Amino acid sequence: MIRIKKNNFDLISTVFSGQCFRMFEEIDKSVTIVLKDRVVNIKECNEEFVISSSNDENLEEIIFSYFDLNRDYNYINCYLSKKDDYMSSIVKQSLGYKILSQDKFEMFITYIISQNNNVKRIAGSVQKLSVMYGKKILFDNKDYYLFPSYEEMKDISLSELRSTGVGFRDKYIFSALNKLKDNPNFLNDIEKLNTEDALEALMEIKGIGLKVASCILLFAYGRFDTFPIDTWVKQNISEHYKEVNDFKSFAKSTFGEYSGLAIQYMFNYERNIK
DNA sequence: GGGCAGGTCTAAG
DNA sequence: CTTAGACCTGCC
Repeated sequence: MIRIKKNNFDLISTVFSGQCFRMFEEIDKSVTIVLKDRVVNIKECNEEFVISSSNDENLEEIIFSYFDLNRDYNYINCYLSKKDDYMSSIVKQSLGYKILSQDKFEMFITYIISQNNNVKRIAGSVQKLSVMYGKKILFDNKDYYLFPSYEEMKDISLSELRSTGVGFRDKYIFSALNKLKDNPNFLNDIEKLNTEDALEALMEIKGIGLKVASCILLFAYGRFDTFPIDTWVKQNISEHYKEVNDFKSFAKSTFGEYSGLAIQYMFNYERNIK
C-alpha cells in the first residue's frame, strides 16, 4: 500500500470521463481499476490518495505514469488560457483532469470497439474479452481479469470475437490483429512517427478512422497534438465559435501542440459538467 | 419496441 | 472529393 499527495489531481473526473473502461466504483466511494499487469484500488482520504494493489512492485511509478502525474498541467493550462478566452473559462472547470497514459495494445483494440457504440456496451465487450483471454487476478477477494496481451489474442477466430458482443467490429479487430501478425513491432514503430504519419499508419487498418486513431494516439501515446472530434466536441465548438467547419485545423491553429487536452476539456465540459 | 451509441466502410454521384 | 446508408447489439 502507498499514499500519494492529492496535488491537484481529480481522480473521479479523470477516471469516469470515458478514457478508460476498466474501472469499478466501490461502495466506499473508492475506485478499483485494472491497469497493465495489476489491479489497484484508490481511496481518497483528506489530502491524499491511499492506493492498494494486487502487486506493489513499482506501484508508485506505475501510478504516476498511468495518471500522468509527472506532467506540468499547470503550465499547459496557462498556455491554453492565454490562447483563448472561452478555453480559459473551461480550463477552470476541469482543474485536476488528466489524460491517462494507457497500454498501447489495449487502446488499439478498445477504441476499435468504441466506434458507433456506447460506453456500457464497450465496457461489457472489453470485460468479456478480458475474462475469456486475459489473466485472472485475485484482489480483495474478488476475481479481476487483465486485458489480454497480443499473444493471448492472436489466434482468436472471427466467431469467437463475435461472441464477446463486439458485433460488426469483429472483422475490424481481426484485421488489427493481422496487422500485428505481419508486423509485430507495428505499435512500437508508431512511436517514432510524427503525429500526422502516425494517424495515417493507424488509419490504414480497416475499422480505424480519424476518431479512433486520435483516441489511440492521445490515450496510449500521449500525443497531445491530436484529438478525437465527436458529436459532443462538434457541438461545443459550433456553439462557441461560429462558422467553423474544419474542426481539426481549427483546433490545431487555435490550441497548437496542446490541442488534444483542449479538446478533451471541451468534451468533459459538454458531456460531464454542463 | 424503435432508436441510439465519443464511427467507418462502401458504393454511388 | 463528397455523401448517404448500412452496420451488431443491449439498454433506455
